[in-house]
Amino acid sequence: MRSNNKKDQILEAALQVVEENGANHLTIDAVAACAKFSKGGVLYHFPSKKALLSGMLDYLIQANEKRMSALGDSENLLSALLHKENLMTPAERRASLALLAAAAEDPELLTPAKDYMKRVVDEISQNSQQPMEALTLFLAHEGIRYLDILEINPMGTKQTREVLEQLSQRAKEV
Amino acid sequence: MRSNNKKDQILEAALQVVEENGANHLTIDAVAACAKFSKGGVLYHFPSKKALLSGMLDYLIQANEKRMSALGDSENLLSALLHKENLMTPAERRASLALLAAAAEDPELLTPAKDYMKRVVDEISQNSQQPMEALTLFLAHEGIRYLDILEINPMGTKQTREVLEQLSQRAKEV
DNA sequence: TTTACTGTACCATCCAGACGGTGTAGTTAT
DNA sequence: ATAACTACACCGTCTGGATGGTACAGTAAA
Repeated sequence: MRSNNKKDQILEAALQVVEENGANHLTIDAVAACAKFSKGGVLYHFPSKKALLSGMLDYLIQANEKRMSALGDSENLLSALLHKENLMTPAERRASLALLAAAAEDPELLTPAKDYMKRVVDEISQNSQQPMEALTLFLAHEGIRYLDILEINPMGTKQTREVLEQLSQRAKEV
Repeated sequence: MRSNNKKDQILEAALQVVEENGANHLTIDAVAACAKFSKGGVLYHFPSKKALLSGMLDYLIQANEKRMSALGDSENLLSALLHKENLMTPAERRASLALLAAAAEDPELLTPAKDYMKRVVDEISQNSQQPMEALTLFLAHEGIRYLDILEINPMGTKQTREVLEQLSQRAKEV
């Protein structure tokens, strides 16, 4: 799994580029420079820009699934998502930028993300006595996530934490 | 305000381009072709691409404010935002794409959007007896909005409507 | 006359992807 | 043992096309 390491290096670099320069300044050259690869080296691992974006999205989805399974499955999915230990780390916030980058390049790339969202929403709906309430909590969490990704979250860190904490509490009762 | 009409024509074309091709295929040439202007004509109204993106964001913010003030101010802001007559039309969904386009090009362009969000959140918090609940409802609405923008909303139209309706009902009691 | 464009031509830069080459570890043939 | 060969991982350059922006001459309406 050495190759995974190298690939991850490149993906991390790509996310950094997006974070620093915006999604449509994500170029293979910039990624190569940031990952200290040559352009050819990046293209060796990801044979096209779309493959790179695709890889970034997979990275995001896998990171999310890892987070959730790490929390143990005694609780339901919603609780896992909203668990306070489960707050989006800076690294994971950055990973979410893959969504932006993919949407900017070609909306079709988001298909895997859509499938993933569907699985999550279905599971949340089915594992709850109050599906509406559960969905609302999930959606509120998504709202915060996107505001953070776009860096237009007007709530300070403290207020954001309070809201997340409250969502988490309520998630235990649905 | 003829010029406004023409400008709006260009902005609508820009949004259409983003919708159809993704945010980083938003080019001045593409906008001109779509709006049936010459490239020079587009650059006459918006002297640079950043100016165009800036204009798109203003357009989005103004559209939002127009929607809300049109609902009368007897109700509070949150109710106005979630009012069922106030569901995001396709046009307004498209307008929200300005956010994506601006984020893709240069995150700094989002500053006005951030300010706007701050005004909205402050007003919602202050005009409610249950600020937390009000915020949650607002955030859930934002969650749906972003899922729709990215076209990864896994809920069907019907389910989405049900959720929005429920948010709207609850908004009346906070 | 000014405003609001059109149309053409042009330039400098950026960028994806192709391509040929390099080093190196391992494998096979002799 | 060693020469020949192969596969992998990667480098660095090149090219053709896209793109943002400029310049300018002309047109049509108010």
